[in-house]
Amino acid sequence: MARKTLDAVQLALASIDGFASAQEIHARLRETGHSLGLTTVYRCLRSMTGDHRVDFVRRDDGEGAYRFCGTSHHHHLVCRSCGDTVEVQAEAVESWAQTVGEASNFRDLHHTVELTGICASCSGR
Amino acid sequence: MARKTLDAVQLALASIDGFASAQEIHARLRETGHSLGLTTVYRCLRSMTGDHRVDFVRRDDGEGAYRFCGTSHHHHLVCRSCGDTVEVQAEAVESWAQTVGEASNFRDLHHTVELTGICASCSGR
DNA sequence: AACAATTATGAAAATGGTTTTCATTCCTGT
DNA sequence: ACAGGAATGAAAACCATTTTCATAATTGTT
Repeated sequence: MARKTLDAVQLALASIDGFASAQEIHARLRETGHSLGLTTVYRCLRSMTGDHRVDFVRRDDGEGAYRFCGTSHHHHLVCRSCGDTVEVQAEAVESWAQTVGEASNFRDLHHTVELTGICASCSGR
Repeated sequence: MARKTLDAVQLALASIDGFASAQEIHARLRETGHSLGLTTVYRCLRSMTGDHRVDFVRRDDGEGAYRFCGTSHHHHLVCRSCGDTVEVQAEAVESWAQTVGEASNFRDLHHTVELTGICASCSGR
């Protein structure tokens, strides 16, 4: 794989907040002028996850999602009614997840936390 | 959906230790004399997960896996390699989720937490 | 019982993300 | 410049899952 290509993918990944699917990354690359094929994007991501340079998770719908390692991550509180989103601090969860995983002898821990609710402006008034 | 069918699927699920894919459940049903189509199995599982009567996770290869679940609210630590699962107590997360939601003026809070990692037996040694 | 209306079923086709194939293009070292 | 290997991407293959749609089973009504 060409370093130039790897760098482009990494940059695209870094420019996206949180996890992104291969196709989203591909779209981002197109937007920023790079013309990489989808195949190549998949190849890069695969190699990067193999090197632990990128985190990989599966979304519930089966689509894979990638995140540049080292990117600080946070969680979202999503309104089920209007879709509005709030970023939330999750220190407590980070350390909890780590502790629980280690206690079970699991390695390479990831976690996804999804908070939903009804926001103030949707909940009546 | 016919209750008879739902029962058959539930029974098959219960006869399997841990998580099973839709296709594994379908195979089990065939072995035990039931002749249900794969489509119907998928339909049942979908409805059961919608009711929170079965747990659903994604294996790393993208295949979905199902497990009959109890009524208590809990979280899972899932091995991304073999799909093995450990139930996790999450007192800390329950209260955290509640606190964060209230601080943002959201109501009717729900949360899902998914912990994944590589279990001891899959991570080499 | 007869019969219409509704629901359940499953084979085959469609979907959609991901991987393979393979012919072509791009590098790299000599 | 040139041979040999690596990188690329369009199209085809893959595979779990969903949809379609025609048929079968069930239910309700007279």
